[in-house]
Amino acid sequence: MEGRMKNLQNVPICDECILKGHRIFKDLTPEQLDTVHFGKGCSVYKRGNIIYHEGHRINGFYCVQTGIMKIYKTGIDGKEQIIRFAREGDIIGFRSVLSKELACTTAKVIEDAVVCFIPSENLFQLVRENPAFSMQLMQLTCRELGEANNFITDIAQKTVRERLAEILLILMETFGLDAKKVLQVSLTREELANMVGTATESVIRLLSEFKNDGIIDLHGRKISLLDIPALKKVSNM
Amino acid sequence: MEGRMKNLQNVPICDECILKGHRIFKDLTPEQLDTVHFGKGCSVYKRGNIIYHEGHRINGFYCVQTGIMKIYKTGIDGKEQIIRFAREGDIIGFRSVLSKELACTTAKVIEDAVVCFIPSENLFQLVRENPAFSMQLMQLTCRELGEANNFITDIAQKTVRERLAEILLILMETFGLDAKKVLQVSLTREELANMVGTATESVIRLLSEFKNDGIIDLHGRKISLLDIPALKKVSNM
DNA sequence: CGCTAATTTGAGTGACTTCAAGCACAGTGG
DNA sequence: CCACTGTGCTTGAAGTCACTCAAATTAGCG
Repeated sequence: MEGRMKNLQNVPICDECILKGHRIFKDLTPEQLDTVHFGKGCSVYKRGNIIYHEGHRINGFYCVQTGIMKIYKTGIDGKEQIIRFAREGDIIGFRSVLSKELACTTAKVIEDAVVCFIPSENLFQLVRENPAFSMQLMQLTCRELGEANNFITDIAQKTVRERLAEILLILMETFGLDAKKVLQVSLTREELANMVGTATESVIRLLSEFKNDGIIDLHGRKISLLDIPALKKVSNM
Repeated sequence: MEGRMKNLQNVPICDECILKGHRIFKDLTPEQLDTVHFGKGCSVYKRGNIIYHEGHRINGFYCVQTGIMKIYKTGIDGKEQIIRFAREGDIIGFRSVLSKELACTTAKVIEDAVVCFIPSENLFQLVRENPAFSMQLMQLTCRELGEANNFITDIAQKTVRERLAEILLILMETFGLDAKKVLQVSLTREELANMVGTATESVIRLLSEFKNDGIIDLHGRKISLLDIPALKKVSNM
């Protein structure tokens, strides 16, 4: 009863979510949308909260309403490797659900978030009933796979300097800049390092260099991308 | 007419392929199997031949009957980054078909191969008609995505030495050993380097070291994995 | 044809350089 | 005050370059 109340209360927000959500849900019939609505549950997560844990079974996937989270794997000595970020409209955790494996990544909140949970059973039902939806989902995973392949090539062949420049550009793509060209996401130097696949100190030094070269500007965690063509050049794209 | 003859002629072989092929086709109805049979075309490729080319549009996917090919991306200065290998029973090229993007990798034959081509239209039709098939396909891509994530973490965090040891173990998983513990795939040092993401010379030096340590044995391109537990230890798994 | 000669390709070594990791420590600011 | 940022210094891993050697291909040519 309590649960139902909660769901009802959240429907208006999630309505938006489902409509925007990666256009993944755009091919659902009204009835199918209702099923998703009825089955889901929304939760609020604070910075630092973990949505799902590497190595655990997850029995559904998540649709991000608001907030930002990092999706990472834990490698040697517990060092995080950030695979990607998720933000408004992204869906996370579906890889493990579909492949019926344990979660191979952890999702941790970086900026306070509202996230919907949709049980596996509903996902499987949609796949069974709606080929257009399956197609959307496949396209999503295939695009992610393509990006993963790019990332592998970059990390294997580029220098740390090139990769850092590239990551800054990717973050720009994902989170955008404000009027003052400030990246609209706040990451620690360590988190940047865990994306680039390098040491925190290296990130700090290279960011300083970029700043000295007038390519970026730094104010704490606020990074302004002043000269994007120069960044592209450094990133060797 | 010529085409039909060719297909008929190849049906017996492909029958096998479709039955074995990653169990991807296991949920097809007899009629659907027939459609695939009728639409496909088989070709023989020699070592060095390219099956599809990075950046090109491909209008179908491939099912490997026999032979081995490397799937790679071209990075800085034309340096190859091998993403994975494909062998008997694997399907390749479907990522680009499903995501409707250009091919992001190249597939080049390492050992003479027989490969079937199945047009996109047939693939899309199967996705439309057969949810169980869609599910299989999704599971395949999701598993690949999981592996890609692992690879990213390894390449970002492990040393070249650790990665080389790991790659040898992965090659063992994929291609097996013979009675004399010889890896059943023949790669140049450069190809090994392009998997590990390092310089050819580094691979040569490290292989010598492994040999001196009694972990492996070398006879040209034949690599014997003498001490697998030791390899696992070096690979830091 | 058949049999060298010439060229290419891959494996391997050594010397040198450089990038980036690691450590220690000093600010700094929420 | 503790996590985060920043700096200097050192060391080591791995990349680069230059070269040799062996095997495999291809060309040349009587």
